[in-house]
Amino acid sequence: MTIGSNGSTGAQDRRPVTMKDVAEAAGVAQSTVSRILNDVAERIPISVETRERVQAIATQLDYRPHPFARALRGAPTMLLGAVVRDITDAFFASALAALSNAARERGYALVLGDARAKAAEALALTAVLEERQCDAIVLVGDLRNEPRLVEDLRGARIRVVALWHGTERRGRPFPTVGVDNRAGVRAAMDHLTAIGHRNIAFVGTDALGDMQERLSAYREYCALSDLASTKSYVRLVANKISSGERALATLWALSPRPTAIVAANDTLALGLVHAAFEGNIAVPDDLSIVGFDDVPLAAAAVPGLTTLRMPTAEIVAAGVELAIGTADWPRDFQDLAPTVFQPKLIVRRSTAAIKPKA
Amino acid sequence: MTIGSNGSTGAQDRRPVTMKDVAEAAGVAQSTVSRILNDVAERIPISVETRERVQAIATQLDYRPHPFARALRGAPTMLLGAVVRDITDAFFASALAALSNAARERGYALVLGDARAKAAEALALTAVLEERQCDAIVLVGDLRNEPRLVEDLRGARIRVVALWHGTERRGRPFPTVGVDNRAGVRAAMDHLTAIGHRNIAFVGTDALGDMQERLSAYREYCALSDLASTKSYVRLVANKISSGERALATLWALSPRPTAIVAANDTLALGLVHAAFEGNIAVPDDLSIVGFDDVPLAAAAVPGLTTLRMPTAEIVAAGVELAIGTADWPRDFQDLAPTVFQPKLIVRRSTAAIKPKA
DNA sequence: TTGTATGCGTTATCAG
DNA sequence: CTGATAACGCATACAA
Repeated sequence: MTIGSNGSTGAQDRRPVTMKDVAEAAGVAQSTVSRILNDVAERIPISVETRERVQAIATQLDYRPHPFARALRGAPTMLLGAVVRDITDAFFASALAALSNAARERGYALVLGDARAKAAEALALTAVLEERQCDAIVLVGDLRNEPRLVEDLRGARIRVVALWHGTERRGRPFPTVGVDNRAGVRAAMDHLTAIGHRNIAFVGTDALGDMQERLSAYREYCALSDLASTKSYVRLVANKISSGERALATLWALSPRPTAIVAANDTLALGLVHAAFEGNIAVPDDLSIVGFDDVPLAAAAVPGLTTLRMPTAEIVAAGVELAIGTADWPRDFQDLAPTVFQPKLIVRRSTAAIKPKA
Repeated sequence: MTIGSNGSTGAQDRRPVTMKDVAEAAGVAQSTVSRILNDVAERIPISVETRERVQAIATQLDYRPHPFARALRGAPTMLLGAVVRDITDAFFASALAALSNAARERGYALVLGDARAKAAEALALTAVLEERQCDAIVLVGDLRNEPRLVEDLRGARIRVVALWHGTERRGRPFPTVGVDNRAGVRAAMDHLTAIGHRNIAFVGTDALGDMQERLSAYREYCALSDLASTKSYVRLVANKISSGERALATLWALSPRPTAIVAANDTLALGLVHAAFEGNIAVPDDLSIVGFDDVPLAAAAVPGLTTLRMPTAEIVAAGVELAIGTADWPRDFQDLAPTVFQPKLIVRRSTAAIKPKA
């Protein structure tokens, strides 16, 4: 047991051990302790004797550096801010996990801000945007519906990187890393048309960025491939599992009914699968469903969900590299192309060839 | 547009505005600025004229206090550490969301540590346990499988609270808030036996704490109610969705087959539901399945999962109150009763009355 | 090889 | 009413 711990109940009133304490205990100057503990010995020679004595005392006293004091002197805080669009969404939760890992690999810890919090607008300025606590900020998910947050962040003194903010080139306030939504939707549509579907509906949300791009990719595809009227086959709903019910009901009332649905993400797709089950619509026999993201539970859905696997690891890695990496920060990224990674279609059992007309 | 922002690309090289800057611009002493901006005016009178002038200049310059400098002077950091057992698990992800909200309501931001990270053992000391960054630490999920982390945290200078660490009274290193696992399992078993099940299996993980308690609650219930042999009906697997497959296969090979399974959590339960689907076992007709947690996607499973709803909001609120609330910190909590909240059985379509013998 | 002094941005304690 | 000045814990330029 070290001297610093008493082994019983945590005593949160003990005073932290400072360099000064170590210095006094060792009978040297505080600066000497600093040099030894920071291994500046390469440049400034230190007698082996004092070095070892100081090191021993430091460990014995369980000395730990005070990060804030270092930060005050200009050292990086090793804190990476993360503002997540909606942490309750399964996809963002897994993205956050990936981000946390990527950050930690570089010795960074994540400071969380949830954009969906009630007072996000007001608190953006205080808690989360106290930028000086962080070395950089990563935005996860499209946050353009939080205008004040974006406005405050643009022109921040630290780097701000946006992940999954859509991929259009112009007018982006931050460097962006994302997924090729068009390619993803095309892959889904190719898959469905290849197995005979012609009446393909789309269920999305009214959010911007990725969601918007997936919708327009769907529309383009329909126009190009001369598929059934895209207008009445589109449903924009709230991004909740329970949204599937109403969307499916109104879609199913159409004539001709869609034989397949492309959902803008897995949350919606799983909601549709569940709604189909509740409505006695067989998936995939009566209706094929494709999602987007490949959240962890997509594989375990009943039936397993055909979806587009998000290259989460790559996107997060690129984002972290931009945020806290050594590469130069782009001077002007307003018209810089976003970094884009490719999704991959994972075919499971929620899609099947269209049944021959009975 | 304020003076401080240039409106084009974020310039992360600009120097932050300090009190000194404000003071110079206002032609007063820096200490005066501090007093005015901190509203110490109640006690120390300040001329209205300078007050207004300083305040105007401060806003004009977009001055923001430097939290680290304040922390250095003993102010709280307004940072709450959170170490999550496994952030990729859907339940812990939602718990984290709740924790984040509860913290922010008190003006706190969350600093994340994921116990599953590769180097958790080593990094526990550095990144996460740099306790001085946080005012308190909340442990989410049982972390006793990280002995070094727990060891470092016990006897910490700051408050450490454990959530979902099981509820046994003795030998807990931290104050604990959790769920009544026994009551939950009893409710599940009561439900199943009430609709005729006698051969009830249990699928859990080999983790400690809650998982352990749910298993022993199952065993006790079986013994008390004289249900079928509990020994061969128990499967302990890794906490992954894919674990369901093997667990179900071996369970299904038994004679007599179980007619129902209680899973220790929803991840396992959903894995079982999916495995049953793949194995052409009808849920609930051939097999009833009960989960534990009521993760967001449980309601959208096919069929909807009968499960025990975790009182997440209450547990998190109690934990945050303990960690950063105003109440006294228990001097010795080694034998103090944990705070326990009740789960609630949510009956959906994954359970049904046992079929009369064909 | 080591000690002294300074400053990072704040707040608090003195004087004036 | 306000202005110097000393800390907070650390890193470093400068002295010795």
